[in-house]
Amino acid sequence: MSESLKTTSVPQAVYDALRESIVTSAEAPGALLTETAIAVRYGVARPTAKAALERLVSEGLLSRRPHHAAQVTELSRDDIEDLYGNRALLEEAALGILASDGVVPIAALSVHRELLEHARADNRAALARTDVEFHRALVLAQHSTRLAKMHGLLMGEIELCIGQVQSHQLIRPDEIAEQHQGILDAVAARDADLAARLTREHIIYARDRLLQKYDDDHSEDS
Amino acid sequence: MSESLKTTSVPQAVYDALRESIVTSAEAPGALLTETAIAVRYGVARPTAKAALERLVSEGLLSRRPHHAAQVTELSRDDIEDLYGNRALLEEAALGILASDGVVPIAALSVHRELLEHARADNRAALARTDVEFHRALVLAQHSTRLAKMHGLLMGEIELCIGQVQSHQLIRPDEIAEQHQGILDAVAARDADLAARLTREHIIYARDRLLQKYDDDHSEDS
DNA sequence: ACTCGGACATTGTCTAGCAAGTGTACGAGC
DNA sequence: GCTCGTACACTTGCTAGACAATGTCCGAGT
Repeated sequence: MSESLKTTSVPQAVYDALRESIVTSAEAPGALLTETAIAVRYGVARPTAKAALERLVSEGLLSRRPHHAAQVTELSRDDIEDLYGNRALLEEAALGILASDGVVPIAALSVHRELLEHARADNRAALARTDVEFHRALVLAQHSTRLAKMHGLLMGEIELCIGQVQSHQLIRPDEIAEQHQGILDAVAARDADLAARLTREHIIYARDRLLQKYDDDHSEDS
Repeated sequence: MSESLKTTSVPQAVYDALRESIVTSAEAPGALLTETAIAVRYGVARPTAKAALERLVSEGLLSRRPHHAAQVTELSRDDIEDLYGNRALLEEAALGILASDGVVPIAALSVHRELLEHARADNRAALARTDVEFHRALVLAQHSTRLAKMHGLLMGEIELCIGQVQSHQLIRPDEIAEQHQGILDAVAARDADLAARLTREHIIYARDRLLQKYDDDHSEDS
């Protein structure tokens, strides 16, 4: 008790824990989450649980109808295309500006090194997480509050998406690392067009991997 | 009491009312809004007021530090540039896709007609409101859930921005209407590049008007 | 087999209250 | 007169409990 130095706020902690168990698919898509259930699970009052749920709803990770329990959203094929299409738009623009400004995304560099570690260890789950973090770092380097906010909105659902379709199973770590390196090089060379193009291609590549796995999973039961 | 037929939920109503009074600058930028003050103003319980405030915070219309009253965000010059830059990115992309798909944004057409009415009547306040609605309708026509969500996020702050800088005072209604017509024509002609270009120019035009007014207002007191 | 009614689950909203953090103003000491 | 510290007022953070409104489902009666 006297050990913990600075726990974040209670709703924040509930939100974090809940979010984690959702994106890792510990909560199956479609699973029902009632306010009281969350409240007792984390030992908080119902309004607190409610706040966390509402936040997740507003981010698209949960959905709910007025007098019903919230449930983990199930992403459709169209959702995946929508998410990655918009993501490509945002990151392409961000990288283009970054490169033309000649800004070196320092934070992204260290994340990139961490990613290389995971690639070498062939730790696919950690790699998927670090990959997301890398892209977040890139966008943050552009110092646009709204761009970062919008991108964060997308990445939340994309993490869910990666968790639901267990896409990291068929990711080739060396390819990811190579593509990231290419983007960083283009930024360093201040080649805006190249950086933008490589970014879009990288995202489309990830999307196609995801869709491929999605289709495989869904061809069985049709 | 027995008259009102179908009020939306209470927090929703509070949110709507509060949002309206913020974007119209009825609440001055920087004004302090305590939970209890909102609660008594609208005759609701404090948790209800709290929910409305938190929602406005998450949309960027209010800002707050942990144990302090929320206050109406004051947008800086950089904020305006950030907002309009990102808005241009989103709408440019949306219109490009709309045009290349040859989708006629039906809802936008009727809003455009309404806008023409206001332009003829030289009702600048209504025109500014309808202008925002027109752009929302355009983006909605593209049927991308995430794009609409992100755009909505931006437009909330942009409405605030328009309210704070009373920019409609120096808007030329005929120019706005003309630019909108040009965009609609380009979409009808399925000219994606033109539609995208005109959209960006239109938004940059609006931004520059805003910045001009902003600079005028701030040159006095420096 | 169909409709209707009622029990149950869940959220919506309120009241009440205590704990904790933050700023301010006032007074004591130098 | 100035500075520092303390106490107070204000506000939010979070909890507990209660009741109403609403949606769902199942069973009874026709």
